[in-house]
Amino acid sequence: MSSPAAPASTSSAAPSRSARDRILDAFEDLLAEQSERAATLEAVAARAGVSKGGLLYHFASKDALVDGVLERFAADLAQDIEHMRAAPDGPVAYFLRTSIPSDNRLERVIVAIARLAQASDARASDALADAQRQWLSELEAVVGDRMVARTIMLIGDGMYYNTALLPAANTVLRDETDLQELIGLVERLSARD
Amino acid sequence: MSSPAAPASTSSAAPSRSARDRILDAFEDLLAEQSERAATLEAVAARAGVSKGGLLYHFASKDALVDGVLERFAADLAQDIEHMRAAPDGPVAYFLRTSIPSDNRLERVIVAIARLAQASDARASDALADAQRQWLSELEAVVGDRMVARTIMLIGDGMYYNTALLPAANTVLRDETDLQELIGLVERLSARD
DNA sequence: GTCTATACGATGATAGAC
DNA sequence: GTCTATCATCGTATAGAC
Repeated sequence: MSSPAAPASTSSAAPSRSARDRILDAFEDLLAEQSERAATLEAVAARAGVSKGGLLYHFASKDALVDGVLERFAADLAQDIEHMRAAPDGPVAYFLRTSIPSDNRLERVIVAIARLAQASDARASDALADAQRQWLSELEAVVGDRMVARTIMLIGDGMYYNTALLPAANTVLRDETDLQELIGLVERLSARD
Repeated sequence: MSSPAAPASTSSAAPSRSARDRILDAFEDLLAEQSERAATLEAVAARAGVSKGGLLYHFASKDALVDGVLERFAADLAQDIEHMRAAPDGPVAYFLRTSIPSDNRLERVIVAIARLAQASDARASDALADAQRQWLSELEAVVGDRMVARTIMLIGDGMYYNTALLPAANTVLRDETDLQELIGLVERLSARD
């Protein structure tokens, strides 16, 4: 709480990204691309182009760094829920489409937070659980059936699990064709009498 | 490679479980119940009831410990595939049923290995990818359709993901009723004309 | 605001006694 | 086979210069 005021904490691209944002970016990158262990203060500082001391000016501790990531995630998530609601092909297709491995910001943050969760960070686990609740709630609103909604969410979870844990080569869904086929399958689930 | 000969490396319950097995159990427990970071040599030794030096007699390094876990996993997995084939209600139901959070040996090892995979251990990632290939192969053999098989596997993956990452309270499927309903849903997927 | 230097604890691993 | 030192390394955090 003694860190300097954040520039509204949004992830808008400032002309020259603030040191604060660069540090959070670096932390997320190291978490997502490598591991929780690799994301040491020194490594984060180096990647962000500041010294360890410089980093610790902006974030007084590693915990503060985690809080920073979690704050940005909350904003990203809110935006994603908006997009989900407004998606032209509907929330279900949107959800599945965005669960597929790609390299957008949201996916990177989620993988980063998943790494923190596995490293016993209760805040990270809670944030993931909360995100899941929000997605599930949207899905339930459109598909009607509770179990079908849960099944769709499990499929999305499975895709993230694979992204986060397995060698990149091991992708279950590869292209747009696979995705369309999956969406077709899932819609059949919803088509209950 | 300089560690003493393993007693056939199977997980059979010796009259008094060998020190070697107790150490591997302790390592898996700490990984699965806590985190990769919590599974230090000292913590593993304490849980297994030996000293750090005693542990290092059986496993010359932490890497050797990982190898030990991976070896036992290979055996457990082979057994699971057998059970899957012989399951009275069929491989699909078996797969979904055993993907649900419980506390059997196999699940514990998988969560343990998932933690190692997230900690950048390539051997662990490879082992998980290999297990997935084996399960998928069994599923494809019975459901016929490639994408349906993959979808079923993603559902199973999603359940594991939730077990490994989220607070225990956040279970998507709670009881036998949920499971039956899910199996029903999935069977509808397979029922293609 | 950012840097260097340093204290301090924890962890993986070695050496050698019993 | 198992134990008790002991060591080197690394990671977090503090203090204080610029």
